[in-house]
Amino acid sequence: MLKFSIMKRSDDCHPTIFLMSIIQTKSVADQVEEVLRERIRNATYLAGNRIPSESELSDELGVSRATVRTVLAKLAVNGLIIRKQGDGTYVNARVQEVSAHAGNLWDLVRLIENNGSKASIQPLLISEKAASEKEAQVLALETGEPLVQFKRLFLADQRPVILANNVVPLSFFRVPLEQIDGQLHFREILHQYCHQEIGFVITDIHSALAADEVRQVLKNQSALTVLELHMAFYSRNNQPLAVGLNYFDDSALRLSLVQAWS
Amino acid sequence: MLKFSIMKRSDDCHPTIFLMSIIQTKSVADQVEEVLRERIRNATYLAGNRIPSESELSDELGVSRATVRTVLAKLAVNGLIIRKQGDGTYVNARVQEVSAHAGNLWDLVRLIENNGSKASIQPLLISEKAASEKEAQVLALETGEPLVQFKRLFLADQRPVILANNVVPLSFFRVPLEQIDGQLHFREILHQYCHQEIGFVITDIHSALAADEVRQVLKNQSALTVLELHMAFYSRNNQPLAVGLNYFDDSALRLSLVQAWS
DNA sequence: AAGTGGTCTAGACCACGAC
DNA sequence: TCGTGGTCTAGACCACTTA
Repeated sequence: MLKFSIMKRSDDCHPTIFLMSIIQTKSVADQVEEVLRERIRNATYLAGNRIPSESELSDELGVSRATVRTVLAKLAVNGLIIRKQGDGTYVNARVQEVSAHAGNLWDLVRLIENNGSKASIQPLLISEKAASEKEAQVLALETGEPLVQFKRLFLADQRPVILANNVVPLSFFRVPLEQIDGQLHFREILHQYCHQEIGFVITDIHSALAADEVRQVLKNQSALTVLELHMAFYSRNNQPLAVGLNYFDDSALRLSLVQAWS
Repeated sequence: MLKFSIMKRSDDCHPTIFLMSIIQTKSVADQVEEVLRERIRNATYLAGNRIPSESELSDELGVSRATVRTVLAKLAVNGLIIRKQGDGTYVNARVQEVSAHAGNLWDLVRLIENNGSKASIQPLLISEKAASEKEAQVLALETGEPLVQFKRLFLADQRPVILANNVVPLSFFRVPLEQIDGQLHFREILHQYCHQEIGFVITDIHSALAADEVRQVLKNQSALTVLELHMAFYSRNNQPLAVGLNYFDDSALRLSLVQAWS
């Protein structure tokens, strides 16, 4: 019913909107979000200008005002729009160029793509190793228990920007290591080969001198320092899934966050 | 009406809840959030356990299920609870010790307090200076125009952890610089002395070698590197308000983010 | 089958800003 | 005063998990 309302008006929109509502069965709210993001991207709603009111949008798109509001709230948190009580909702141009919206800090591919670059993953090493003391502690294992180590290089437009090091307990794997596709998103690796879903991630950000090995791999001659992203992945059941240590070349890629007030 | 429902049951709750609902006129959702956060904090809801269902909570607290849901959604984004369709909502113990919940990265005081330390601010310098080229660019001014510079040291339990450097155009100030209280939150400084409200902040995170001056001030003998937080403050009208350059001693204070999936 | 969270609606009232 | 976003309600239906 809701989907239908959007489809009826699909001639007003970009054709892809129409396709998506057939191919995927996205929620109404997600469809509305797509429409609004697209209108901001293609300047149907001009930067700095006021967009239609909540009631107008809910009439036009054939959804309730509550649904429109959940979408607008999400866009406001991401800083894409600015809402003013008693006045209206405005497009925020300044924010569109920003890379990480905090929600996707751990999704390195999206982070690179949000920077405006083409992301690719180059697997360097997939092999067994024994758990270090620290790894064992986070993963709730004994030191020395077997892990699978993923050493991968993330490229932005062919330029190396992040050296990622992730380890997963060997016991999670349902397939031989040889069958693993090292170019998949880490989330996909855990899903396909371990049948595990990521529930949440805790990331610690540190500054450090770049080790020689890291500098060589990142081809970073100028900068002496790198950002270290220490990540711990957990399932929705609070079970530790993986530990990540990522070396981030902040001279090649911006790590920026938007924080909207209230 | 809603407030009244909570007040009626205030004998079940911590006394402060009752007071708050009188002193401040918080929204119903905020009051519900306070109650739930308190119950998680004081282990009324045990870590790892399931909390009452949405319907039970809405009955008990006398609010609609929708209101309960908006609160639970917020807590889930912060990682404090984990929601499972068809099952229930669970308390996530792992996340409670984490410092920055992305939303308050620019609020350095809250960041320190979330780390479990007592925060204090020590003003080092408040004075006029001319805008550098870069500062002028962000603030949409001409190079050399007068700024007010705030150099301040943030302490966690008396230990220096962040050296903050903020500049604001002099033209914003309605009072002589001598009257400024350098221990206020930066948000308060802009509010009280400039009548400006922060709409959003864009923060770039970089890694850098610590300059000698910075190391001396931070009393950081061991670590050679610091995190640099480059911040740009804007009003809700998209007007640039201030530029910040903060040196963050990541060996003394964790900068960690939680990201919950979906 | 029962109970949970996920989604959406229609309508109400309020607080605020601009005119 | 009017229109905007802010808040909240009551109730509906769906998808999912568990038993």
